[in-house]
Order: sequence, then C-alpha cells, then structure tokens
Amino acid sequence: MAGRPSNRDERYAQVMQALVRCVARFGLEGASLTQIAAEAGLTRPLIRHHLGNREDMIAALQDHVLHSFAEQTEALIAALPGDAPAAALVEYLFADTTGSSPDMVLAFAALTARAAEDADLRTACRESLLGFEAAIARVLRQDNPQADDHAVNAAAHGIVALYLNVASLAPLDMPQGWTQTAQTIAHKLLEGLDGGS
Amino acid sequence: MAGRPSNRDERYAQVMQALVRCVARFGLEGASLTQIAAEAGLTRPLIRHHLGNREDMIAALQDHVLHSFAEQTEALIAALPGDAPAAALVEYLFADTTGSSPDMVLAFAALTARAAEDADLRTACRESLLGFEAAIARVLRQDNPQADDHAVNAAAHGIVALYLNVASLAPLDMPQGWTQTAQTIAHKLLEGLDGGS
DNA sequence: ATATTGATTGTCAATAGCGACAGTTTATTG
DNA sequence: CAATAAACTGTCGCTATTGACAATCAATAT
Repeated sequence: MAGRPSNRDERYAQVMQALVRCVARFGLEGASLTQIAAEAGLTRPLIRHHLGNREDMIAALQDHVLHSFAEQTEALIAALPGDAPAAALVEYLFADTTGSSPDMVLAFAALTARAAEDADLRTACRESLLGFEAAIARVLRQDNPQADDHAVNAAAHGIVALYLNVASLAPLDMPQGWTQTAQTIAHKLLEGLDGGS
Repeated sequence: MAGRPSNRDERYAQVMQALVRCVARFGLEGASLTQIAAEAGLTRPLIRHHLGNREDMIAALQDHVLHSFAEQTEALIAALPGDAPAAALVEYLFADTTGSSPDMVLAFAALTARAAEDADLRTACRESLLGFEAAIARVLRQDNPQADDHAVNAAAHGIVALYLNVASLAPLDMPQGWTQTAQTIAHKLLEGLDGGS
C-alpha cells in the first residue's frame, strides 16, 4: 500500500529552475523541451512526466515567476533592519549577488512581452509589478513618515525602474560601475524624500 | 534593357516593420515566417524573396534596430529647441505618441536577451545603449554647463532607465498616470543638476 | 517476498516550420 | 509589339519539435 517515495517537489524545483533559465535566454517559444531537459540534466520525457504538456509548463512558469516575485519581495522586506530600512533595501536590490541571477527578471520580461496577447497574463503581471512597487513604497514611508504620499510612490517607481533595468540588461555585460550608477541614483531618490514637500 | 521597376525599398521597409512588430510580440524565435508574412499582408515566399533566409532576416533586424536607434536619437537631438533642450527631451521621450509604438524597444529587448549567446550582438547592443546614454548626457550638459560630469552621466542613466522601463512594460497596459510618474521623476533628475556639486 | 507506487527510459507517429525551386504575372524599354 | 527584369505565386521535400504511449527500473510497506 505504499510505493517508491516521491521526489516530486525537488524535481519540480529542478526542472522549474532550468525552465526559467532557458526562457530567460531563448525566450518563451525559443526554449525547446530538449534544451530545458539538458539544462536540468534530465531527459525530455522525464520533464514531461513532471511538468506535463508544454502548455502546462508555461502555465506553471507563470505561477512560479509571479508567486516567487511576491514571496521574495515579502521575505526581503521582512529581513530589513529596523534602522534605515530603505537604504538597506536599495543596497540589497543592487547588490552584486553572484549567487542570485537576473534570470527571474528576464523570464518576467518574456512573460510581459506575451502579455500583449493574453489578457489574464497581462493583469497578473501588472498586479505583480504594482504589488512590488507598493511594497517598496511601504518601506519608504516607514522610513520617511512625514514625506508626501505622491513623492513616496514616485520614488518607489523610480527604484523599481532602475532595478528592472539593471536586471534585464544584465546579458549585455555593461561596463564596470554601471550598476553602481543605478544604485547611486536610487539612493538619491531616497534622499529626495527628506526635504520633499 | 530594363525590367519591372523595383519596389525593393518600400517592400523592405514594409516587411521590416512587420518583423519588428512580430518579434516585439512573440520574441525572436516565436515569430514564424507565416506570422510575419500575415502581419505584412504578404505571402511567406515573398518575404523570403525580399529578406532572404531566416538567418538573414534576424541579421537584418539587428542592423535595422540598432541603426534606427542611433538615427532616431540623432534626429531627436537635432530637433530640440535651443531653449531648455533637456526639458524638451524628457517631454518627448515620455510623450504619449500613439503614433510611435514601443515595438522598437521591445525588439531591442528581445535582441538583448539573445545577446547572452552572441558576443558580437552583445557588444553591438551595449555600444548602442551607451551611445544613447551619452547622447542624452550631451544634451544635459549643454543645458547645465556648470554641473558635475558624474552627476550628468548619472542623470542620463536614470532617464534612459525610466524610458526603457516605460517602453518595455507597455504591453502590460499600466494604469493611468504611470507614465506620467516616470516623466515626473525624469524631470526631478534634471532639477537635481541645478544645485548639484 | 511480493505487491504497489512512482521515477525513469525508449520509441514512434504527427505536426509545424523552413528552405528551395520552378513557374507566372506585371511593368518598363527599345 | 517583343524582350527583359523583377515582383509575385504554388508547391514539394526535409528537419526539428512535440505529444503520447508502453515498458522497465527502483524503493517502500505489508
């Protein structure tokens, strides 16, 4: 009444990681199942066994990217120090974490492009992005309670734009100091909240 | 000794426009020749007659996007008024020109994703982007001769990031006032150059 | 030990997309 | 009215990719 123990969750994560990476590099349609399987170190029929159809796979990718976005945002905010959380947030967003790759953001960009065709995906991506922006705005307000709401939202908008830009342009291998410049501007946006009306 | 008059240039532009649009919507590999032909209102063998192979087509796309980027930048800068050119530049970049679509930027983003695989494409895209940034920086300096070089470059960087972000997120149909916010931040970056060290 | 569950592999038919060729039409020149 | 050059169309074979099924291996509980 029991069978072989299921490694479904681990395999799922493994395949999903490969899927994200391949989509980030070759686009939604450019990523073939064989490529994904090779990236995951598995065979093609096996990834089908775990993630199902191709249609199923991109649906799963949507869920994973959007949920992961929200989760990581939440975790990041929870990990911020009580002292000057906004500055720490910016430090983290633009940190040169060689461990964390920009593949997630690139996959999100690929989904965004397809969102022009799919209304549901469009609203999902939009809400996810607005949620990210709102979360950052909350941190900024926590740090600057006296600042104008509009100014806080604008600063959050700018920080998100700078972050997405840095991540989605990562394949271009921009010159030394480029990310640094983005971070500097982000900090400047924070400083603007001090005296801002 | 003469034959049917050649409409090569017009057809080339027609097909290229369809190509840009399809790549913007479906990605580099997602855009099939049949789709492109349908978008251009032509038949599949015909677009092959004009643009050649698929490989040739993406090569032509690269040239077109990158050259068009540089040309449009040059034309834009040449058209700026002598009075407060920087402000006019920002106005133009974030104008709600329903005529000009963000397809160009989206196609550029698609090329950027592939740049991870192709070293030549990578440097080409990078140089193109840095050229755009430098051109904007020139305008800013023209308007603020006393400003610090580093500050000018940083402001240009920020404006580029905001612009690319607005364009590449266009498929998401962001809510009313979103682009406006980006424009406001861009103007704020300009103001920061006045009193900046 | 055996049954049971699930991971893993092998393989084949169907389809979509691409490349290329040959042939047809159209407009311009002499 | 030829002759020519180029746009345009129809169609075929090839390859890559996918979807699906069947079969085998592995591990655990009874």
